[in-house]
Amino acid sequence: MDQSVFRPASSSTCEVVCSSCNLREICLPVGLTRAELAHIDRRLVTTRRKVARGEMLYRAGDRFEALYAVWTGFFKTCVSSRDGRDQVTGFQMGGELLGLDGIGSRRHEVDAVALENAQVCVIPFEELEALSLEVATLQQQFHRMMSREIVRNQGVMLLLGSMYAEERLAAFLLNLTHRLKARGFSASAVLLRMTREEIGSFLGLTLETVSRTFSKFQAEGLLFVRNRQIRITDPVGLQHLVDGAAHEK
Amino acid sequence: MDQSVFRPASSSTCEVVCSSCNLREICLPVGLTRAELAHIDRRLVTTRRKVARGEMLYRAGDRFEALYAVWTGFFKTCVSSRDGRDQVTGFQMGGELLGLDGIGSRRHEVDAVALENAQVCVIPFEELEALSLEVATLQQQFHRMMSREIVRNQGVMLLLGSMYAEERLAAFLLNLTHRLKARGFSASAVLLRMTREEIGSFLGLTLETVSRTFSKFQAEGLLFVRNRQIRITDPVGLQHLVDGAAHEK
DNA sequence: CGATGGGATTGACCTGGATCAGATGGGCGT
DNA sequence: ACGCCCATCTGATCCAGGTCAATCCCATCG
Repeated sequence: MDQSVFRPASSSTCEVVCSSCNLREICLPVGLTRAELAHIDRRLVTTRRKVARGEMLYRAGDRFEALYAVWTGFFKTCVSSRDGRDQVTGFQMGGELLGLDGIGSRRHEVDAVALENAQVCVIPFEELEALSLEVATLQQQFHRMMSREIVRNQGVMLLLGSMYAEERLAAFLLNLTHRLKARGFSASAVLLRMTREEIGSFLGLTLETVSRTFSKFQAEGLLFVRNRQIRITDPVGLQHLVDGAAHEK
Repeated sequence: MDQSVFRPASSSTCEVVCSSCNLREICLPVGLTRAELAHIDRRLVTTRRKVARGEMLYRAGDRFEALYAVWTGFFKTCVSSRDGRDQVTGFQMGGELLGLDGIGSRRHEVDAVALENAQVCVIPFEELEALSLEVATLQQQFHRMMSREIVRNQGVMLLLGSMYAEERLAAFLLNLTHRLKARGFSASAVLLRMTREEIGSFLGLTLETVSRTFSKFQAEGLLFVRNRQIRITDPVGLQHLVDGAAHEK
C-alpha cells in the first residue's frame, strides 16, 4: 500500500513521453489521438524537473513561464497576504496541473511546495498556446482543466464558508480518497503527505482541531488514525457527515 | 451617483458590437486589434439576453452552451450542496464573465442570479473555441480571464480561511470599490446591490454579523451606512484592517 | 395615507473552535 | 543506540461570531 512505489512510465530513462505515461488518461492529454499525442511528445513536453521534499517548484512573484503536470510526488499551493497570513489553497497529486495562477499576470501568484520528493513535467506555456491553435482537442482539454479548477475552488469556498469542522475534515478525506482511487490506489488506506497544520490551513481550522477531529472520528468508528496513516473504515458514514447529517434538526 | 444610468454602447439599438462597447477594455476583447474585433462582432457575439431582477441566467445542472459577459446589471453566483446548504461564490458586474464553471462538465455547476435587471452578451462556447484557434490574441485573453478567476477565488479562500469578520467585510468593500472605480464609478459612494444575507453568505458570516460590522465601521468613522447606500470615508483605514492591523500584537 | 412585509438593526445569550499549555512519541542524523 | 526535534495529541479556558428574538424602517401597494 505504499503509494511511493508508484512510478508512471519509464522512471529509469530520462525520456519524457506523454504517449506512454500511465497518467495520460488523467492528465492534460486526455482524449487526444495517437497522432496528437505525438505532437505533444515532440513539441510540448520535453523536460522534466525534480523537486525535493520541502523545496518550491515556484514561488509567488516568480515570472510565469510554464505550467507543470505532477508526475510523481505531492504538492501544496499557498497564497499569502502581505501581512504574513497564509493559507494552503490546494494539494496536487499525479496528473494535476500546477501554475494556472500565473497566466493572468505572467507572474505566479502562489507558492507551490513539494511535500515529498517529486517530479513534474514542464509545459512551456507559450508552446502550449501555440500548439493549442493547431490541435483543437488539446485546447479543449486545457479549457476543461481550467474550468474544473474553478469549480473545485468554489467547492472549497462552500466548505470554508458554511461547514463545521467535522464536515470539513470528512469532505477533505473523501476528496483525497476519490482522487487516490482514480489513480489506482486504495481508497481506504491513505498515507497523508501533509501535516495537521497544513490540513488545518487548507480547511480553515487550527491543527489542534484537526487532530481532535481525527480522534473523534476514530472514537466513532469511522476510521483508524496513527499519525499520518489513515484507514477509512466507514466512508458512507463520512459522506453522511458531509451531507450535513450531524446538525440536521 | 446612480450607477444604473450607466449604459455601455448603444442601448437603444439592438445591435451587438464589441468594437464600440465601452466595456471593451475590461471585457473579453481586451487588447484585440480592430480587425480582430471585427471577427468577434461578426462571428462570436451576436445576441444579447435580458435577465430580470431575481431571475436566473442559468442554474446548476443546465446544459452548458455559452459564456455570458455582463453588459449591464449585477449578478451573484451560488453553489449549493445537495443538503440545501448554499453559498454565494461571487458577484459579477459589467465586463465580467459568467459560465466558466460549465466548461469542464458541459453542465453548469452553479446558479447565476441577476440582482437587478441586467443584460448579458451571449458568447456561444463552441464558437469561442473555434475562433480562438484562428485568433491567437483572443485565445490568450480568454486564458487570462480564466486564470484571473482562479486567482480571485484563491483570494476568497484566504479570506474565508483566515480572516476575522471585520477584515472580511473590509476586504469585500475595497474589492467592490476597486472594481467600480475601474468602470468609472465613484469609489466612495456605493449602492450595494445585494442583501446583508447575500454578503454574509459570500463572506462566510451571518447577516447579523454583517450588519453589526457595518455599524461598527460607521461608529469608527470608516464609512456611513444607510441600508444599501454606503459612503466610504476612510479607505486607508479599511485597507489597514485587511492588512491585519486589528489583531497585531 | 395607512397598511403590509421584507430587509436591516440591535440586544442577550450560547457554543464551536481558537488559544494556551503541557505531555507524548516517532523519525532522522550522528 | 542515542538524543534531539518536531509533529501530534489532549486538556483547560476563552472569545468571535452564531443563534434567537424583538424592533425598526423603508418601499410598495391598495
